[in-house]
Amino acid sequence: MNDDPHHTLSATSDDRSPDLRAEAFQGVRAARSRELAEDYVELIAELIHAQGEARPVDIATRMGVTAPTVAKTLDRLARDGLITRAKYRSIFLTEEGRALAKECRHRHDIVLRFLLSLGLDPETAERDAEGIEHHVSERTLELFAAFVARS
Amino acid sequence: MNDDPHHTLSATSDDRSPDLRAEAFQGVRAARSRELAEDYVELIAELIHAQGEARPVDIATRMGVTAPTVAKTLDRLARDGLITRAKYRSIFLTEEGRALAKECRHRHDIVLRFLLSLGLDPETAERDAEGIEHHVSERTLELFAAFVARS
DNA sequence: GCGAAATGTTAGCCAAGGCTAACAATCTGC
DNA sequence: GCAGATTGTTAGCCTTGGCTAACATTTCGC
Ligand SMILES: [Mn+2]
Ligand SMILES: [Mn+2]
Ligand SMILES: [Mn+2]
Ligand SMILES: [Mn+2]
Repeated sequence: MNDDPHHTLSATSDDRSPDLRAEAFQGVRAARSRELAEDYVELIAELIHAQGEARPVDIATRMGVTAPTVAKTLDRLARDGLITRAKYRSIFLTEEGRALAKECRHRHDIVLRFLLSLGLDPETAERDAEGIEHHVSERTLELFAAFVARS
Repeated sequence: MNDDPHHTLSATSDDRSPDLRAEAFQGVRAARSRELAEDYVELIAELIHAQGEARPVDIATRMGVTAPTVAKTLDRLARDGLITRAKYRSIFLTEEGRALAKECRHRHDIVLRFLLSLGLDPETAERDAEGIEHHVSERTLELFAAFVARS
C-alpha cells in the first residue's frame, strides 16, 4: 500500500524551485510573528467572557510566563491597536482585537475538533492545536472542518 | 449538523486548569525554539544529497534570508553540535545533526502526505506542512500516518 | 594565472520575547 | 481605615533571528 513503483517511494525529492521554497519559509516566519498576538487576544477574549475581565495576572498564569513578560507583550498589543490599556486596570480588546480573537477562536476550535475526530486524546489534542492553529491556511481549515462535519 | 443540543454548541469553553494550559503554551514555545534548527538540518541534508554539498549561499536562497543571517544561524547550529563548519568551506552534519535531519524529513513527509491525502493542493500542502511539522506530537504523527496509509 | 564575479565573513544595528530585582499601586480582611 | 497580601510596573539584562555595509576569500572565465 502507498508503494510507489517508479521513482523511489520517498516524497523526499521536493523539486520546487528555490524561490518557491523561500516563499514558504517566509510565510512560516510571518505566521510565527503573529502567533503571540493571536494567543493573547484569544485568551483575553475568553477571560473577559468567563471572568468578566482580563487581568495581567490571569494571563501570566495561563500563558506560563512572568508578569513583566505579560506587561511588555500587552504594550506591544496596544501599540498594534489590538487592546486598550490603562495603568493598573484590566485589559480591553479593541474592535480589531475582538475581530482577531473571534477568528482565532474559530480556527482553534476547528483544529481542535479535527484532531479529536482523528482519534487523538483531548489533552494532546489541546497541546497540538495550540501550535498548529497558527500554521493552517484557509484551504486547510476548510478541509479540516469538512472532515469534522463528515465524521 | 454538528449541532450540540445541550450545553451551547461551541467547543469554546476550555475547562482545563490554568496550569495545564500554561504547560501547553510552554510546550509550543519549546517547539518554536527548535523550528529553525530543524529546518536547517533538514535542508542541509537534502542539499548534500542532491548537490553533493551544502553551501551557505544555497541555504540562504532556499530559506529566503540573507547570507549573514545564514552565517549566524550556522554558528549557533555548530555551537549546538548539529553541524561542523570551517571558514569558507561547505557545511557538514554531525552524527546528531544527521539523526535530527532524518527525523525531521520523516515528520515533514508524513505531514505533507497527510495534507495531500486530505485533498489539499500540492503548493499549499508544502507551505502548511513547513509550519505544522514542528507542532505535531508523536501520537498525532501516528494518526496522520495511519490516515495516509488507509486512504 | 589573473581579474572579475561569486561567495563567505564580520561588525554592528534592531525588535521580539523571555527573565529577575526593585518598587508602586490596589485590594482585602479585620 | 490600615496593614499586609496581591497585583502591576519599570529598569535592565539576555538570546534569537532578522537586516545592511564593508571587507575577505574563493572560484571562474579566458
Ligand atoms: Mn496557539
Ligand atoms: Mn489558541
Ligand atoms: Mn518547517
Ligand atoms: Mn521541513
